[in-house]
Amino acid sequence: MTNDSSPSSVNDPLFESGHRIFANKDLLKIGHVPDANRIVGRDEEISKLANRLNGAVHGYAPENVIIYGKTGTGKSLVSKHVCQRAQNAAQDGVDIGTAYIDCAEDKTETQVISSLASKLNDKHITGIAVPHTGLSTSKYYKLLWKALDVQFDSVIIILDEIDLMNDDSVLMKLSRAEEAGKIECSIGVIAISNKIQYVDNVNERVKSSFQHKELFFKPYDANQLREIMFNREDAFQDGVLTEDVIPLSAAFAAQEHGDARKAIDILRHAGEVAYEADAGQVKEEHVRQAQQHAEKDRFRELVNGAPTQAKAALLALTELSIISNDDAFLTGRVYDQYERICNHLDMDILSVRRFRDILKEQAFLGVVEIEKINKGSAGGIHLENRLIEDPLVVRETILEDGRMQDWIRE
DNA sequence: CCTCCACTGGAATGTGAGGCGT
DNA sequence: ACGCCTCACATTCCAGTGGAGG
Repeated sequence: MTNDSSPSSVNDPLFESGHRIFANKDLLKIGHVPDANRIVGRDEEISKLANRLNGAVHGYAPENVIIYGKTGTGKSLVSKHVCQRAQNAAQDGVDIGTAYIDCAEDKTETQVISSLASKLNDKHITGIAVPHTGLSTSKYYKLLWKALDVQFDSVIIILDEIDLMNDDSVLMKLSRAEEAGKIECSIGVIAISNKIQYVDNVNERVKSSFQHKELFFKPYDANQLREIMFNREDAFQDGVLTEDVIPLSAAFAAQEHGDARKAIDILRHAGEVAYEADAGQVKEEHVRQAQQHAEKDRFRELVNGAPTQAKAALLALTELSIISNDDAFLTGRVYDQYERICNHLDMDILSVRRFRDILKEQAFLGVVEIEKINKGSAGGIHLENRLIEDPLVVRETILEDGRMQDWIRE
């Protein structure tokens, strides 16, 4: 959390001293944690979370919390912030430890426990050395318990992106440790997920031992996004931003899910676009370009990352869109086209039922749009599938896949 | 207001890959 | 090497759906 260092530059003419556009690009980095007074519109969430963790400050057990919310709604930020405040607010004689784990990096039980042990262990106090690798899971647990007992009365552990962790038994073991008498120190877990259904998929045994409260983070609205970006205005040189840049970026991001990360991404991109265009100022057009760029990138990633069958389904939809004048098609029609494509490419043909689910998945990802229509006595309820992006662009992206290349329209 | 169409979507069940303990 | 368990993906079956048109 030491991002505030300004670049100390030795003047080398090869690397321009002082960027024309950016003054301190670090402020636009993803992990950047702003000062407390710069956290926008999350007061309620902060105080709710603090209430849950209140126990820790007085030396007894904090509650477990699962935080839900879409990406870029300040979940990690608020968690880190509250932990820090809890640590500072701890009463005399109460020692609080905090640790932050990103489950995108540490996906397995062993990795999580080993990271926790090495983050929470202070060698000078405990005399324990935690090797980064090489021990069995249970040994890491033992090291962790020991480190906790020696140093802390309670610990707060943040498990970010917990839905990416392949093993949920960590939750159970952490919450059971104290009642099982393995440690004296009490543990509170803040689990962060952007999937609302996370708990539904958790193993029953884990669920019953991991008693938790839930907290929902709402998306930012355009005003809050604007304020968030104004707070980081110093990332740019004075006077470089024209006045409509931030409001426009905010509007773009608000249209999607009120994602602050995205808003800042757009802002940074706009700066880069302006720089590359040799412009002296960041203008509205640069924001628009940046937004389009981001949109295309996102889309490419989605399509490229889709499984082969999903690509075939999408390809069927693009072909129909290109051939016909309409842009929306009933599932049956898309399925026919899909069958043709599969035959041509020598792929397995999935059942209609499965095919529907694949399209639905793509709709969830925002690649297609599905509308329910009712044709009455002429055929009851149907789904109409429509591509969200330009079919020619989608087609091109799909055909980048080697397995798809054999498909040439007759 | 009732019928009726043809697809929708939930549930049960099957299958194969991968991890785990022995 | 072996069976056992879990998980993701896939199929099969079928009751449910809801507005146009009588």
